[in-house]
Amino acid sequence: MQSLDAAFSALADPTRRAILARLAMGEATVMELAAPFEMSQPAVSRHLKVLEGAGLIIRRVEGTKRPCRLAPDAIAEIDQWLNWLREAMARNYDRLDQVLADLEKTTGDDEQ
Amino acid sequence: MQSLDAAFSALADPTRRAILARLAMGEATVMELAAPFEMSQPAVSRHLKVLEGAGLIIRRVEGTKRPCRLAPDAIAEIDQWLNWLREAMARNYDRLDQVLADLEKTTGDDEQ
DNA sequence: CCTTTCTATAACTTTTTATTTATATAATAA
DNA sequence: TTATTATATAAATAAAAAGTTATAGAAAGG
Repeated sequence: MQSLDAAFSALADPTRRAILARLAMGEATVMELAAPFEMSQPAVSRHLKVLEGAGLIIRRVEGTKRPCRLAPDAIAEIDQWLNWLREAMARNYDRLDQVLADLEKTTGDDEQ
Repeated sequence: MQSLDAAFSALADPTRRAILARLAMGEATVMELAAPFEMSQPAVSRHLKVLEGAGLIIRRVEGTKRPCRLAPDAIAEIDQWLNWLREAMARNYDRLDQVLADLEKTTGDDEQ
């Protein structure tokens, strides 16, 4: 994974997510990936470049073909970040609960 | 959550991720969120609008302030999609293992 | 009431992104 | 060799995004 910027940015495009979805079913060549879309082949090549740049897919050379597959650890860093956020939120809401409990006790509304 | 497009797109920007990180520590006003950045207040307001549009934050009105906090279920849909991808990948690699095992057995390299 | 604070919107500029068509390259097939 | 197939790159364009300054509006504080 190159960076969260690149990864999230790559995932923001529905065409690229569809490409990943197709690749989740197995390796595919550029033409195979391009087929379902009403889009030129160069456009798909560009999308693949973006996905590769984000570390989400890898490619091999097979004659004149360039079969793509998902990078095995593609979503590791994204997961890490989301998990961190999730945990921070949980802590935050725990603390909020505490605050609300304290307010309950004092029944004071002199905040604000 | 509005859409995966909006959510991933919102998360692709480092300033917005930093804002979320700040909000993970608790509610904050626009000015508080803007302070750490060398960026104008309108720019931060725009980022907040994007985050709100993506369903990642919520805001309340408190006098002239608009305190923001993380939306409780902010990352649910993202999680769902990533989990789906992860599982599809796992199935894919299981199948790949099977293919490799089959190749091993026949020791044939007449593919390609 | 007047001023200040907090936030949003508008208008504009600059960058980036997504796309197209045309073309180049490299391997395969005939 | 010549034609075909698979892919990439280049040039051009259009649309979206991110930032700026200027300004407006609403609430709060003297």
